[in-house]
Amino acid sequence: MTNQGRKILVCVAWPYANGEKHIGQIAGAYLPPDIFARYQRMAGNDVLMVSGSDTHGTPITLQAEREGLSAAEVVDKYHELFVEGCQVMGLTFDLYTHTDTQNHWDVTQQVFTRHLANEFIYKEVQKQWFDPEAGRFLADRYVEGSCPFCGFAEARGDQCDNCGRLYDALELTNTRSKLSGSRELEVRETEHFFLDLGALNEPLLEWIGSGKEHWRNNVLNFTQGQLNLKELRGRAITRDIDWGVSIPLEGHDSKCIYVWYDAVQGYLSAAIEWAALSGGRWREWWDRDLSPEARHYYFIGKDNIPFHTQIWPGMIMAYNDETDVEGEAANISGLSETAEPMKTARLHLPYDVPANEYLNFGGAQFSTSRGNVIGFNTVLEEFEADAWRYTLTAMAPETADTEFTWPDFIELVNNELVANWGNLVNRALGFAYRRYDGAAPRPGELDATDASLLAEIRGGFESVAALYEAVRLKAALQEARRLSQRVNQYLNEKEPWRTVRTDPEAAATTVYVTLQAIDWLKLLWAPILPHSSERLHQLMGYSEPLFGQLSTEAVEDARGTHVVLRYDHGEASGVWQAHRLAPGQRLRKPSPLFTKLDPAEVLGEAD
RNA sequence: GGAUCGGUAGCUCAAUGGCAGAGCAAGGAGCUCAUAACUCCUGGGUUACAGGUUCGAGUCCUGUCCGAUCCA
Repeated sequence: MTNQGRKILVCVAWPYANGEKHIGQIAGAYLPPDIFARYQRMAGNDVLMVSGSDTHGTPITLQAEREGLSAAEVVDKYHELFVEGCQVMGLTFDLYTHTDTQNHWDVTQQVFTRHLANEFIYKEVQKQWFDPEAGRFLADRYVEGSCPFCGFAEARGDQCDNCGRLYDALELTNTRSKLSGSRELEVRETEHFFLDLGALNEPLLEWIGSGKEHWRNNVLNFTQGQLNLKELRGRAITRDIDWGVSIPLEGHDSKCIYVWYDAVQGYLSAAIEWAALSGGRWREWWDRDLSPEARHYYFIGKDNIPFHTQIWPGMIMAYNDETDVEGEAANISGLSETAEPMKTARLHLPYDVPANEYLNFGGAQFSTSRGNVIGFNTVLEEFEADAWRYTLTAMAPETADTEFTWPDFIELVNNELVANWGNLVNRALGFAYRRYDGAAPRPGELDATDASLLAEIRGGFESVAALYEAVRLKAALQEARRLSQRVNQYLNEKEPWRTVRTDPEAAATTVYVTLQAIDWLKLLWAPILPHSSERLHQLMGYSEPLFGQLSTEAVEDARGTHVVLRYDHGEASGVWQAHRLAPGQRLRKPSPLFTKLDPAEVLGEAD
């Protein structure tokens, strides 16, 4: 990792470890940050890309009940499944971990303690359903009863499935517990800790009010609209549950910190864990005073916007507040002594939150419960990762929901990826390899057409870069495709298969120019199509890899063992520069970069 | 109910208030190095709807309809 680039923290939404993820989630939140991170590394910046599985919350405990497993078992199962998918897809997380680790507990508890010390946490007594038989308070999802509006007897929690009305769970009548089945429920008082978001409304409004011109319209306006209402109010941090991070204070054994509060802190705790595992310095990305130029990007789906533009920035502000003086409470140590303590670091707020909309399927959202789903892992068994990376980028829901269809998938792969780019590579490399003894020919004098083609493709290092930089990935793909098409046009105009007989020097020049253009296009495509660009890099005769390596390992700590995914950028040689292709460079025997899809097979797959 | 985004060619999407475009699909032609791939040409539009501002509106304003997210 170099020391001259800008520090860029790529924060990726934390998925619940409660099932196989679907391609809508990949298109929305997991593939875009990888494309962005790969580009930024090639451009010479110091990228730290982190995320992990969210192991707490009702989605986990519900799935555990469904499968007859413990919460921890469900977490391990689906965490590892997702890690496998990320490896195949080539998502280059510097660290992908999860939230049931000692390090994450430490960070969460220390941030909690500091929020408390800074007086952004207060206590309040709430009323809640209590199940004496189970001896537990009941979360909304564990209470059933009659709807206060329509009388529907199977109404659950705080929303009625019959009339759709929302209400407070306390308004239910004829209640029963889904835990024990008991009908003898009581409303009891319970005291909880609240994050004082109301006190953060003004600071957030001020923060959002300037320097956000590069934010997406919907993200910025939505956030401003919400904050302008000045209706932010305290949000309960703790619940009467037994699966979650424990409260770092005496006398609260029956309660845990609830998932929303600890999960967003994963961006911080994962950076600290990364530092502990790699010997790196997490503060270079997080500490505002140490690295004022560092930028934090958050890649999320639209449902997560409030958490990343209001709640999490508010939590960072509440952490940074300097009413607290030096104290032991402020010292975040993480899981290893090699991780620098946090001490009084002031942390960076988000630089950009390029939230995506949804990729839908069959006219509705992907839904596991309705069986309306295309699984991330399943799909990678059938089709190449780069085919998915191309398709999901081409149909990325950047400004509006988009619809995935199998015929579109086939068209994008066969008529664009294979026909435009894959075929260009195949026709050019095949011709060069056969006609010039497996090497790039030596060019003669370049004419105006040759020179202007090379100038145009070289321009891609500016034009495509600007689009990656602005997280306009769909537009970046279109620009790369346009440049690839220019080379196809050039070849048709120059007809080297004809001039090779009539004017060998002209043919050699044409083929060299084409190979040079392809060698550059390989880099322009690389963030989106890393696997095939890597292979093309080899076919072009290079020996150093473009990218680094992904690997998994098991990490042990006081809470047990967890599997992490890590990316080692060390061997990567891919640089965002128009290097000159050496005339005479040895090529390797070419074969097609991509496999064309058989429509019958794909459409059969869809059933 | 409140906040916000979106509705443009068959499909996926562009368009600082200034001649509505691109890719794919469709129709036609050329080429043969290439995964029947490539290149060229053509057709295709009441920019959801109704008003308004403006010399000029896809774009700005008001209202309506539809879809989506968050908050109540």
